Amino acid sequence: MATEQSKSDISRTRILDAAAKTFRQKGYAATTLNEIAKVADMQAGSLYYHFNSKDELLEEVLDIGINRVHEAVEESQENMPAGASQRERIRAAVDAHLTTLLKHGDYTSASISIFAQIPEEIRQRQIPKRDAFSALWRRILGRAQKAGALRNDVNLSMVRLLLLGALNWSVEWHKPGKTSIHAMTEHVCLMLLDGISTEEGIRGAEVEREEVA
Amino acid sequence: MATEQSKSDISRTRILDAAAKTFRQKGYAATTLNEIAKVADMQAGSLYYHFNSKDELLEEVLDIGINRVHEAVEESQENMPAGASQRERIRAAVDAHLTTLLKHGDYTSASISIFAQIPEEIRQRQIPKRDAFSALWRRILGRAQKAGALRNDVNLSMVRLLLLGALNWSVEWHKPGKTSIHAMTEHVCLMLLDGISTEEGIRGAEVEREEVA
DNA sequence: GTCTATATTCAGATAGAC
DNA sequence: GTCTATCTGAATATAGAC
Repeated sequence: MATEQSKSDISRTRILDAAAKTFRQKGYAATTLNEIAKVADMQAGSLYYHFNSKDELLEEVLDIGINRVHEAVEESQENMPAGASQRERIRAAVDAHLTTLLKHGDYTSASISIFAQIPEEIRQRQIPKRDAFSALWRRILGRAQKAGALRNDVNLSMVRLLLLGALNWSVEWHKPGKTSIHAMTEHVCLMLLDGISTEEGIRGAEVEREEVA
Repeated sequence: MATEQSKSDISRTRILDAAAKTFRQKGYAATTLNEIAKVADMQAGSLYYHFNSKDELLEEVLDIGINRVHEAVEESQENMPAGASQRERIRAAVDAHLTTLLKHGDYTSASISIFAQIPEEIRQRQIPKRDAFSALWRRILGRAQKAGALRNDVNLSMVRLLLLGALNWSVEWHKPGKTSIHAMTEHVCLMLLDGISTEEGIRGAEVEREEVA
């Protein structure tokens, strides 16, 4: 049965959880197997029954992290009602991305924040997975543009990179309980889609107040 | 004279440059003094004539990094003509931030991308400096809102965090020569201030095309 | 499966010659 | 000021008992 877990599986999961948590907090190189073992309530040597090396452990954490965000955003799109507006679709994607990142987040946060400092070989294997996730976002934005909901005169690649930056960077400042994810989603959509300037600012046609004040 | 540099000063700078470059590429813990020395064209032991420890070296790199961005954004505001619009002021700040980050960038990029993984003690000392920089951005956006250029119904703190995220994350994807910093600035301002939805999308009042298509 | 003990490697840091 | 040589501690990984 799928619900049956051997003792090995349980330990494995406990180790992975501990690794994700520690990698995320301290980074890859600064994390010792001793620390991971301590968090997982074991001795360092025991980890090697489940994983062949620190790198193998790292890679599995990263894989889980990227997969979770990818799946969450993908499902958010599949679950949209047929008549949903492009605005609603984008909002759902943003919300899924942020929720997965910030709520169930050690794996996903780790996969984002330590990516730059992992061993070259592992990074190379992660790149295609990140590219696939990028492509998902590219499709979402591209479809919205094609449907006439997004301006045609913007570079969607740059928009996507800036948007994902704003979303991903939230792992550096978000404090659970302090800012609601829903409010974050609303602000992201407001900025991305409507902008936060006042009406007189929008077209830039009228003299702005401070020029006469 | 200020222009006279002792041999010691020159070596010191060479070491700092090497450290910033290596810290940025590999992260803090994964960077060895041996590597820094190699890049600086010295032996590892020689570094200790100039710095007492790896941490001292790190801290100086971080200080230089945060100071440079702070000063650049600050100067961008001081240099604005008196009649400049709030939109122009914000654009100048974004441009200064991105240019410093991406063009003269090992110190500034390092100070951003490795912050999460440095020793706790050093991080604590960096926080007030980062807060001061945050406050500068808070003033810029707050002034624009007070002047009536930004909507009153947005949470400016959240806007600032999202905006700085989009800007800071660019160190992870920007390839010099591939995307112009000017184009990035324009896209950031377009998203932040105007939004990228089409006119019928802006107020959300009209039926969006894809609902009937 | 997990433990303890340990081999091995390599990092940061120091000392003294030049 | 920079070198070479070396100390010391700690980390990954292994081996064998239980």
